[in-house]
Amino acid sequence: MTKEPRGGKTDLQVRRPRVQKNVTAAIGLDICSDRYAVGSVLPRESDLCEMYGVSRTVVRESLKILSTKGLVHSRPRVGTVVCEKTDWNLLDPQILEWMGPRIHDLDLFGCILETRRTVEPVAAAFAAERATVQEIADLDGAWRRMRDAGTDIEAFTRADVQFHEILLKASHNQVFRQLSSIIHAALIYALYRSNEAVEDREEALLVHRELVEALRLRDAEAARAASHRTLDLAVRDLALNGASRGLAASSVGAERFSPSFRGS
Amino acid sequence: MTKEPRGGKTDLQVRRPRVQKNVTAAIGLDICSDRYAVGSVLPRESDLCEMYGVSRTVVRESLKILSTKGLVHSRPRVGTVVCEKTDWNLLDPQILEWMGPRIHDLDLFGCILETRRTVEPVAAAFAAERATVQEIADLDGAWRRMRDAGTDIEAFTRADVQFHEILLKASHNQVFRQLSSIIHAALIYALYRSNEAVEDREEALLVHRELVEALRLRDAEAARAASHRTLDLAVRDLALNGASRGLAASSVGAERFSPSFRGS
DNA sequence: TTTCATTCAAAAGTATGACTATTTGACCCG
DNA sequence: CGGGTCAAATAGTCATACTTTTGAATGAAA
Repeated sequence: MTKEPRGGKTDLQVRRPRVQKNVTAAIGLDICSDRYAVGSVLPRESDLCEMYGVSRTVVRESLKILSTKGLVHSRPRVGTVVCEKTDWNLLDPQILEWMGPRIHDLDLFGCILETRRTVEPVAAAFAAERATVQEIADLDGAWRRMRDAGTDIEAFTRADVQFHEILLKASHNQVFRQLSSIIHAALIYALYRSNEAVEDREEALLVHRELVEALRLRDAEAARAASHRTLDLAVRDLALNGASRGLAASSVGAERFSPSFRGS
Repeated sequence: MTKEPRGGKTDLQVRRPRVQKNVTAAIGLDICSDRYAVGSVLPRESDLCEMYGVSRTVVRESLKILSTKGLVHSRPRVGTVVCEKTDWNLLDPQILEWMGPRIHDLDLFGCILETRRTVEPVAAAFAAERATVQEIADLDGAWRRMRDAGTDIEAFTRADVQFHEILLKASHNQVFRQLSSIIHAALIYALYRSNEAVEDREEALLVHRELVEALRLRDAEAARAASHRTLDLAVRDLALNGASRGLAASSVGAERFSPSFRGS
């Protein structure tokens, strides 16, 4: 009832770093990992405050973010409940990150691949007609980075992601561009299942090159075809060695932000 | 500067209704209407509190929501700035609502149409293979509601929106399903530009019927073709009478939530 | 026993004030 | 004139108190 601003530990360590992102990610991760089941109600705000050692302000704003992403829904007297997965905003990059290898559940990975096969060839055709010279140059730059990645498979994937993001951007369709997030997620997690053989990357380089050239020649049909071949390659890779492998990507989701991390 | 919890009007009307949604919508609308320009910094939190007559808690949580939607970005000392339009989450239903007739700016309407023409025929083909009998029945129900709408063009549009949402759902591709929001927005705003002639609706009814029948026969190719015809019709309508007409949808965005609405 | 209205309590929603951390820009020193 | 330091401005965090909403328990009436 008096003041006592920091509850006894005023002596040392009175720092309050920015913890919002951590709390949000922790709760979001718990939801996307099914640690909080769909339909269940998660601890009340005051309990979450204790669990993570933060104020109610932070907890509430975190829940607000998750609510905006469609993960939870709050109501007085009842609490904050986890929404149906059909309400989740699956195009949200953070949700995809929190789901980690679990994007294979619910056939999400397959859905993403279908979407890519539907959209990317069309985007390539549009890009052939609309891309600026700068965008084509950027695309070429991404291709060079893929070529020069050598044995660094992670750098190769990073450049690959950029390649496809630039392509979507070059389609000059703002809705297509919003799909970058799922392509990003798909490629990142495909990385762990893809064939690391050099000859496969050589083939990928080849079709990507054809795509760039088609854009340069403003040949929409060639671009569409090249994009199709790109995706066929990805599908083949996945079909070849994906099914047998286990999920080796458990380390991707970043370390968990355990409750009471600010213990001392 | 003393206590005075409710600024003098403590006597009566000390109610604090749920006002967060209103504040969020007000600021969001101001941003989407370019009243706050891209790159500009909006009033600081304490000023927004005064403007809307709410506490900082509400303002902060509202800004948090807008931040999650990619509309703004907050940084200490600098304030809350409006993000580039390329960062906006254009698939967010609320943003589309706040943009209102302004979806015609930035060619967004055209982008949406392109996306529909790319995705919907594929979704229809998938639906022909995967839809449950219940989903086909629902689709048929939506079609009946279109048929029975009579002269009520709004009811017709509402049923039309439902039709296409059910179709996307029936494709059993979760990513496609996320695109419902843009179709919703497109149809709602196309409503105000579309031809109200009866014969046009008759034709629309016909092709929608063909689509339902194709699904019933599990004929993917026929479904794809019918979906294409549906969209061709929409495009033709828009091209015929859309261009000449002005934007008659100014009343759609709902009334503005003006600052200090809680004046008394 | 069933059904309806009343009351109660639990949870989120709002308000307020104080303090902290971060960052920018200006000022000062070399 | 350049670079480093300091101070002010603003979002971020904390703590507490209060209000509104709403489900459930309670009790009365049919």
